Amino acid sequence: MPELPEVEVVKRSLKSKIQNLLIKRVVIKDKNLRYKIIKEESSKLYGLKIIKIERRSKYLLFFFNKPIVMLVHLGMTGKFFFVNHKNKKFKTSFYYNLDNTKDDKHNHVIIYFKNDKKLIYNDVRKFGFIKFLDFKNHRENFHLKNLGPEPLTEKYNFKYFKIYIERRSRSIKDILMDQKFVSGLGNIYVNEILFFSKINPPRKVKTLNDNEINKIIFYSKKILKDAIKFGGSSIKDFSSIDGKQGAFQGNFKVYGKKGKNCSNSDCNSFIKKIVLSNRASFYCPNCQK
DNA sequence: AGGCATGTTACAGG
DNA sequence: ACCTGTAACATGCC
Repeated sequence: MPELPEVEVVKRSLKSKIQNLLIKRVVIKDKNLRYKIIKEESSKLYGLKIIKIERRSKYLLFFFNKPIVMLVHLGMTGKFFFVNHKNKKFKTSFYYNLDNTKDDKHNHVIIYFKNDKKLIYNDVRKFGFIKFLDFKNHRENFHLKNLGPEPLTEKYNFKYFKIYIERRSRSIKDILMDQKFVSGLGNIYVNEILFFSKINPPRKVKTLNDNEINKIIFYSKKILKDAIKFGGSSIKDFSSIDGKQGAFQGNFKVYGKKGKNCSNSDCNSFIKKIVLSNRASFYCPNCQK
């Protein structure tokens, strides 16, 4: 589920629910996520208050009233559920139907708060992780250290782009997916960005002209901002009647649209699917050159 | 049964 | 030391 817009929506939702709550205890039901969760480290959170939550790329950082940082990555299927004292479940991300109880077996970590509310980390495929870092040098952690600029900041601009691709031989799709170049984009949004920019995904970056570079930057920012506005994308749970899940998947032009008509009104082509660097790539052979 | 899935990274080779 | 491509991780769905 989670690329930058989804993680941003999760962050905002978490903020409104758990900021300033006091932690009573942490229960680890399955420590075998992508990295083993160390129980002694998680128990350092007892009695602490969550004072701030940040997003960097697709990572979430939780800060406390002690110099500890909880670093979370949702992987492919990680999500948070918030449960209040009346045992009512609330989604902190809007991506999955919580009434599906078979999901409960993938609840891996539960944070209990003083007022009997709790936060559940659930992850079907367990590609996500939770780590505890020292505040002092948490920015130097290898997950965070080599991340490229945030796409929604001024640092992701024409000059940066141009210099970075100078000596590279890779495809534009590959480069946009590379978190060292720009951090937070994933397969879905890169496909969409290249459609709007009218660029064929396997195009080598060296062949891009200035106008095309500017279009890619512009649409990167536009699509991410729009997706955040729509509450992110939910591609797994189309049938849910809950109106609160992310809605941006309704705006997809190419992702998952193999064989469908190109959405440009003056085009009669069909969307194609190819595999690039082990990932599905969707594009219109007529519009994307 | 086999292929595919929103992500990251260890590794091998240039 | 840097750049690039491939495979692997765990689980469920079509």
